[in-house]
Order: sequence, then C-alpha cells, then structure tokens
Amino acid sequence: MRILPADFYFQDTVEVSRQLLGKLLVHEKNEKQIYIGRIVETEAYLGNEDPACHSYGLRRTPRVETMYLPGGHSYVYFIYGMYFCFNVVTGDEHTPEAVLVRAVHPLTGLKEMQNNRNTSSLKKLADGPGKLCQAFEINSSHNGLSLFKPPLTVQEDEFIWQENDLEISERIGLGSSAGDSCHWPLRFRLKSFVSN
DNA sequence: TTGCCGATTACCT
DNA sequence: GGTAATCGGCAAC
Repeated sequence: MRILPADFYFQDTVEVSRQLLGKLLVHEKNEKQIYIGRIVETEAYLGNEDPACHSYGLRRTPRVETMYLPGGHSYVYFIYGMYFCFNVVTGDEHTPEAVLVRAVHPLTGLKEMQNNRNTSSLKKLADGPGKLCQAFEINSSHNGLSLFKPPLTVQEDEFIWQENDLEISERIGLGSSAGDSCHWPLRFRLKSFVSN
C-alpha cells in the first residue's frame, strides 16, 4: 500500500471522483485501532459553478473554509443534526471543489465498526456517507486534516476495477435549490460492490 | 437573534 | 414508500 501523492488531488475533480473508486480509506485512530475500507461510491462537487456545492459562487463561510485548502485535505461536515459526511478536497486554493465519499467496502476493523454502528450486518456497515463516518469514527475533529499522514490517509494497493463495473448516475439527496445540477452525472459507483 | 432547511438514516407500514 | 429524529449553518430580519 502507498499513500496517494498530492498530484492525484490536482486532477480534474470528476477525474478524482472516478479514480478514488477502488482506493483505500485508512483511519489509524491509534496504535491499536485501524480502520480500512475500499471506496466504492463517490460524488463530485464542483465549487464555484455547482449550485449543489457548499462553495457555490465562491461562497466563504466558516464551514466551507476547508474546501479552499489545497487538494489532499479532508472536508468533514455535520448534517441533519446527527451525521457526518467525509469529503476529499481537490484543486488549489482558488477551486473549492471536493469529492464526497459515499460508501466503502469494509476490510479492516470490522468488529469495531459493527460496534460503532450497533449492527452485525456487514453490508450495512458503511454503505452510506453518514454510516461510513460512524463506522470509521470520523467526525468534526478530522475536518481540514492532511491526507498524506496519519491518522487519515487515502492509499492504493494492487486492486483494479473493470470499466464495465463503473456506474455513473445523478447525485443523491439534493434539494430544489440545486436546480438543474441535480441531474448532472457526478455520482460514481462500482456495481459489483453495491446491491441497490 | 430567529427560523428554515439540509450532500441522511432507521424504522414503520 | 413515507416519515420522524435532531441541530448547526446560514440568510434574512
């Protein structure tokens, strides 16, 4: 396994979304506790020109400030009063774009994830953005962290996926304020890892 | 300072 | 398939 280099996050954000599929999300909470999962679903959020994005129109508020960090940082935000969502920041300080990691296939730390999620089901462990944060113990304390060093990193191994396993669709859960952008094809998933 | 709403999930029917 | 739970961000007042 090797940590993805900075170059990776300075590609086009849509390209980063696609290429994050199959990569490994690693949370080394401490020496005894490590969580690893393979990324199987992502969504791209395109900053300035994306009405569905928190940083639409280059808006700057305390919450979205971390999206203006250089690519390779984490953007974690709180939603619906009870869940966190984990994003990867892309581009430079002028392009506040990010990729939402929507689902991972759990590999390491399964027992603790089941405990965190209070379920014995392996499938439901991290098959949603709020769920994966709960399983991996990712919260607001991880907002703005560099992804090039522990505790939070994105790594790659030998795994590769086939082009015909890629499914591209519209993004999920966007409100009416997103307008036409809710139809943009910015959601990417590996079909062989998801059921619905 | 107030009030609405959300990049969700679990649970019920 | 529908809805409650639950609270911080943000825009308007």
